[in-house]
Amino acid sequence: MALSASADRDEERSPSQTVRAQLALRDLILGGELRPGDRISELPMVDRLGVSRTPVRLALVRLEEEGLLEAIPSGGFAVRSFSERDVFDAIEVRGALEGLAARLAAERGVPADDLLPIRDCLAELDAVVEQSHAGTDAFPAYVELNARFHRLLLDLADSPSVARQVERAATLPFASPSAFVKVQAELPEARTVLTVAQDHHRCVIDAIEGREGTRAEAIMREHARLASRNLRFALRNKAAFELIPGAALLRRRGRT
Amino acid sequence: MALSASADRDEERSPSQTVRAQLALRDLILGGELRPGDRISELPMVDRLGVSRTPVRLALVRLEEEGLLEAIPSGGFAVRSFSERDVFDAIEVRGALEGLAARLAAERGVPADDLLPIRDCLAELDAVVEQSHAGTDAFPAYVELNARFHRLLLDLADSPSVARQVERAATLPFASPSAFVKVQAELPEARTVLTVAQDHHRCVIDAIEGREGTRAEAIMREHARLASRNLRFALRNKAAFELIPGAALLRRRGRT
DNA sequence: GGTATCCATTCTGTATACAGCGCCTGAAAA
DNA sequence: TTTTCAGGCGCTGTATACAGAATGGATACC
Repeated sequence: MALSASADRDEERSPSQTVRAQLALRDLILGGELRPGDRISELPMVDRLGVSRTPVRLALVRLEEEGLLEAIPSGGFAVRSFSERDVFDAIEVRGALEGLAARLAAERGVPADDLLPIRDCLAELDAVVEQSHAGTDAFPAYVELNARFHRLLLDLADSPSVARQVERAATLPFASPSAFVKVQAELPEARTVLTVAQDHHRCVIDAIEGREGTRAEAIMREHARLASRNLRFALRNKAAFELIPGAALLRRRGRT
Repeated sequence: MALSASADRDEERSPSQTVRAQLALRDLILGGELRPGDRISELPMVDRLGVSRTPVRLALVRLEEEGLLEAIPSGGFAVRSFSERDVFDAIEVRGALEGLAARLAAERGVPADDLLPIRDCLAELDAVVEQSHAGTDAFPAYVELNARFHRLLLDLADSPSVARQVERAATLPFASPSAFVKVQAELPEARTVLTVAQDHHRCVIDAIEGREGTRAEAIMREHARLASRNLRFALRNKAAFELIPGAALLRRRGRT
């Protein structure tokens, strides 16, 4: 969901060929069918996607801006690869920007009514976390609600400039707020992390309501670091590693 | 300089038609010949730029990602307009990201040798600031050196993920580190600001060398706020306002 | 006089054709 | 056996043609 945020406005009506190509290519890349370093030639993609070169090319340009592809100096595009550090840093960037959003919301103040939707979301999350502790597989619901929470938080900042940058930062699949939820489920301390994450959610809203900017910012940064912790676990656990969205793009230490 | 950072890699050899179109369009927009809200039709641009529709279209897509254009729901693109808040927030975003870069550099540590280039740059800036106090018009040199300093600072963080986001944030002309230098020159307290800015430069390097992450981050944030101050001045001073890069894109309070 | 409707113009999205460049392969010579 | 050169293939960048849709203006009706 959060992955396609940047394209959402385009796909509302009838998905144009360009958007179709963009989504299809993204799936091919994230699914690992196109491996990091692979050059993506347009003509083969024409056959594979069933659209002409023009939309394919447009999609490639967009995916480059999105960060999944890199331009080859002699022309064309190749699938990018990411180091472990790249992923850690991307998470840190998202944390910094979400922290900024939370701080701005807190410092500038939010009308009480505007907090209602996110408080609803928080309550729903509470319920899901409860279910989860009861053993039910509530993760799909959690992912959805978590994504919504982060979106609503952005709304509170009411800042297009900040929102834009956060969205850009979260386009990379493993930098999205929900990227490591699946990994998290595999953790021995899964319940703890879930509880802590939800407490972050609660506290950041309290901080915003109380206009505590520094606190709001610190919480969101720490919140992002939960993802880093999950990442660290996933790097040491083969099964968990495969649960990272876009795992195919990551090169583990030692390989080029 | 910093403005074309994202396109630099493409323009190295012989500027392709697409790059040519992108640069030309950017100039038209920033120069105010294409006004905010204006739809940019492709065919007129074909005549105006002397290239065919394909490169024009590619350039439009890139300029949208860059933030200068917005997609029209029914198709095509229009020149974006920015509120005062948008500009403040864009500056704040850059500050947050440059702060992150500085903090990471400090926390992770930088080999002593890697500090040499930026210390050189700092010394050159010292000289220019000195000249400027002596009355010489040193602003072109200052702009160049200032841009270089900020680039070198990014290098210290040695983080592609962070660098990428900072560059993206700085694509908007008024969010670039050097955006308000010209405005600054018009300030009554121009010398003071210049002195303070240069002290920021010096202190952030010291902080990085001393691995004081929090301090390094705080300095870069405050450094960005100098731009906010300049902006505030420019909003109250017609002559200074025109010195903002991309001033044509800004809508002053009250107008749509 | 205002409003709704219809038509013509104009534009975008898409497909395709063409030229030039680069790269890779294969063969020949040292 | 290795290196170099030549040839061919594939690829990108660019231009252009075509179809469907939207927009704006003019006209007719209320």
